[in-house]
Amino acid sequence: MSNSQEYFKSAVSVDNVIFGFDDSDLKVLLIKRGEEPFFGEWALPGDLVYPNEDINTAANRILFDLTGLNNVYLEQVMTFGEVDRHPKGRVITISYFSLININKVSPKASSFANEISWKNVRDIEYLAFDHFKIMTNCLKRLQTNLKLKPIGFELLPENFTLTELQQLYESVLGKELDKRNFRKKINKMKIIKDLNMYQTGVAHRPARLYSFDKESYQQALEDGITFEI
Amino acid sequence: MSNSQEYFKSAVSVDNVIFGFDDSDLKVLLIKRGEEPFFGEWALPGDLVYPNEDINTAANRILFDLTGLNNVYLEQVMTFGEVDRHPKGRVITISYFSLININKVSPKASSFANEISWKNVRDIEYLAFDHFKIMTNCLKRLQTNLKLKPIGFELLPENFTLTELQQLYESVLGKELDKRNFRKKINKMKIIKDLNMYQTGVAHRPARLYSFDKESYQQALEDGITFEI
DNA sequence: AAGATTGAATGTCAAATTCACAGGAATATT
DNA sequence: AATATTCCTGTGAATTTGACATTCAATCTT
Repeated sequence: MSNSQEYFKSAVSVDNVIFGFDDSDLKVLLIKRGEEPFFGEWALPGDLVYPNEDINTAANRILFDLTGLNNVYLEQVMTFGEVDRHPKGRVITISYFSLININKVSPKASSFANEISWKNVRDIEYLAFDHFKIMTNCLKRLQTNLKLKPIGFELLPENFTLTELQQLYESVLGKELDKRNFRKKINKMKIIKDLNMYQTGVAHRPARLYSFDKESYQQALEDGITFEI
Repeated sequence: MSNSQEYFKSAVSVDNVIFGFDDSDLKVLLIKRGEEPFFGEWALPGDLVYPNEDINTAANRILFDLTGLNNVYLEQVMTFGEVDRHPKGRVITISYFSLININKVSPKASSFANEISWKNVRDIEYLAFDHFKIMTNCLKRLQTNLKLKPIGFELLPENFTLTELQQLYESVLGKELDKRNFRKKINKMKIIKDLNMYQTGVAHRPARLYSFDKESYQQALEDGITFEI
């Protein structure tokens, strides 16, 4: 690393695709930019990484600043480093996605955002910078991992019905699933707990409530059961 | 992005896990460092990204400098950005892996490497910096993708036998596979071409030679056939 | 040239999994 | 009490997976 100096002038940022699930729709938390460039355009929440901050810490910070949440599911996806991706200089950005229970959050506008809003993923057609590409990329990764790891529960309330869980899968994967077969699969891997409680106030037969059973899932893993939808 | 200046002082590097396959072993191309820090230790080939260089370009450059190869399979894996991962300053590194035909290459030592060598993946226990962690991470990604995408062929010579292909899978995945079932699977997805040629000079019945059939694979994809081993 | 050696090639059957599919049950509303 | 709505569950056919052993074609040895 001779001539170090001239290399130490890139900036590194983190952009976070925050997914939520509501009313059978997959949503993403976006901000409306309050400054140039791309003033007034919708963008992914993100920020520069502080000089003394780990990149994972930065991703968590952005999430916390926006939602007040800590300890939520967060996964690094991909780094975008085209020379000209940012109009103000060389900024390399590391993308993450996170999964949160949309009801736990009422996000507030902040210093860097005029406005903040949950948008239906399928309705988004454009974002500032290369953020649309980044979002699409993260969605693909979510789809892949949703089938291989029990991360869907992160998007649901603590207690949920099987129909809600199925709707979540259908919404993320973008296709319909057979109800009986879906339930068979979920049951076979021992990952949810029957709470012996029921929905109330619905104008039809109430559905049973379940919760994700982490211990049981760990046990299932050890027994060699592989999660797959 | 006010106060920009103080943020623009990170360095960004690229590290490349170059996989090759030989004699039924999965290997990685390592360099012995010719300078501090970690002088004399084995490390992944990598370099700082030039100020006006895309990160993918940098990854390709490193590969080319070391092997003379262009247009080989290259996949970004993960970015490592712990504050203290590099003793000389804040260096964020983006890891890639690439797959090459080991016979096409006779790597030469270069300015930044005293020595260069193919090492058996399973024999590696330590590398400079956090490179061991990076390598392990890339290996995991290779294992996942080898099952889902027809990338194994990148590691083989143009013409290969089914036994060689199977050994490759066994070597990467780290487990034995049943010969007849493996062949059934490969045959079902129409992705290889029977060349009607045979091994020569072997002291046993010669095996048929095949090559990967890109067009046929594209067709299979359109027909909804999914690659999976 | 006969026999031994080596790895190549191939098919069947049982078990497990996937897939398509329909009707009775529990609650709220009128 | 009748209606509307969603919940809940099982079976049979088709497909896939997984285990397994013999014959074939070349070289090597004697």
